[in-house]
Amino acid sequence: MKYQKPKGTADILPPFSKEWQFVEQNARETFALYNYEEIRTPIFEKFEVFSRSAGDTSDIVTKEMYDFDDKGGRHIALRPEGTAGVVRAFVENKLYGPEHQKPVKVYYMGPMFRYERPQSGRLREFHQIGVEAFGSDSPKIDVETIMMGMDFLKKLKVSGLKLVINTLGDKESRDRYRQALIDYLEPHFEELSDDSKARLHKNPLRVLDSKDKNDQKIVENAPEILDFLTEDAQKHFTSVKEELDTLGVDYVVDSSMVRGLDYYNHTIFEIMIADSPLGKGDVTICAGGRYNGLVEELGGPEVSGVGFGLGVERLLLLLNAETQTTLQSKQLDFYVVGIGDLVQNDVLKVVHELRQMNFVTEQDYLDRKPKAQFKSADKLNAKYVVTIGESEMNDRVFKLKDMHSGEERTVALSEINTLKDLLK
RNA sequence: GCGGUAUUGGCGAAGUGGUUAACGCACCGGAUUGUGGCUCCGGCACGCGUGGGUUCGAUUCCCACAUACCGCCCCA
Repeated sequence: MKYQKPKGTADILPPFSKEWQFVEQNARETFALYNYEEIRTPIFEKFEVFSRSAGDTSDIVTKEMYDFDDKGGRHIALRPEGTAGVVRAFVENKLYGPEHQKPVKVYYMGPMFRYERPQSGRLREFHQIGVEAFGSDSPKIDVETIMMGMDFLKKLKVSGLKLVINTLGDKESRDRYRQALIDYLEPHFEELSDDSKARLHKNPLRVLDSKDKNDQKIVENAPEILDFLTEDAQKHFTSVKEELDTLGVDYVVDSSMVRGLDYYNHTIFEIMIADSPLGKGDVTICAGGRYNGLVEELGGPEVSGVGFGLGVERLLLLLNAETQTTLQSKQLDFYVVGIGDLVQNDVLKVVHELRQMNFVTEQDYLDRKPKAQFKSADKLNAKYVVTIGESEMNDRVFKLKDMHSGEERTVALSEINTLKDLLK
């Protein structure tokens, strides 16, 4: 093979591209109901946009960034996630200005890049759909974001949804908790895994998320963030829970849940799927939360934000079999069979007219015999076949065959408009 | 970044250190000089991921590289 796609990339071919369109369309429709509008930002940004926002200790920055120096010597990175670029655009375009209704609600969808070892459902170029809302500290917007994510997944008929929430509190809560965690973990330092040792002082919250069995055991009795919340943080989280209760949404609080990105605080949430093609047990399909402070971090005013992101490749694996079958099935209204060179002009006109009537219409382009053309019509799942041979041409008619029933009748060319009623 | 497995026609898949690389599906043609879904017949890999090496001779052995998949790490 002379050329292969770059490692960790994928071609999205028909009919699977239909599934992508389906997901994207449902996302647009769902978000529109919540009055979110689309924002499109560059696929690459200055490296610092991501390193500043994600946190210097995050894995994304330290080892997964797809970065390079361009010809002008600029340090560029392909976006590893959507939020940083949106925040940069929010600040640069001064969407925090008084003329913009708050909160500013936007969504995006598109490719993201992480330089890592590909595995199934994990590519170097992958796609995310995400939303962000800026300018409200109200728990209402936290809840709305969560509901929107749930609605979207429900609309796609993804089953087994499970909502898990937690809070990271505000800065004060987090600082207090951070210290408590360090105090708790330090006596166990020697028992910790190497990764956790490294994280203990840089970002102790991440230790909670360790996959190491022994770490998990140590962490089991660690102090919980919920006990270190300031009054305000406590209130915020309580409101979020109450509103979810009001809406009758089931959820569980997992106080050990953290985030891979450093910019989150207050409410964080994950929508998980129990036992799915993604793996046994609960797997996260959609993750998000609040990120007050990030706008300032990127040079803007003190404006809060909340959002979520979800991976499209993973989501597609969760579409149920019926949805996939429906989306992938071929459907043609008409196939026009022409017999002989003399009728080509009539075929041309009929095909054109059928398309003008909004019928999905196909014809033969390979000068094949009627038998082969009918075979194609069958393969393409055509509902009707129009046949034009020399005799039909001379009589100014065409044959119309219902491929399902097999019935065939003759229609005058001048009456072609009556076909409008055929398919409702 | 580390470890394991794999790579044969459009797809699936057998196979051997030696002058014909099974089979199935799909596709094309014919049986049926203008009509599909069934049947029968025929066609379809100067080639076995790429590049080296060993050998009289390699798709089959060795090495390197590429890519895919699985696991670790991490996460979407």
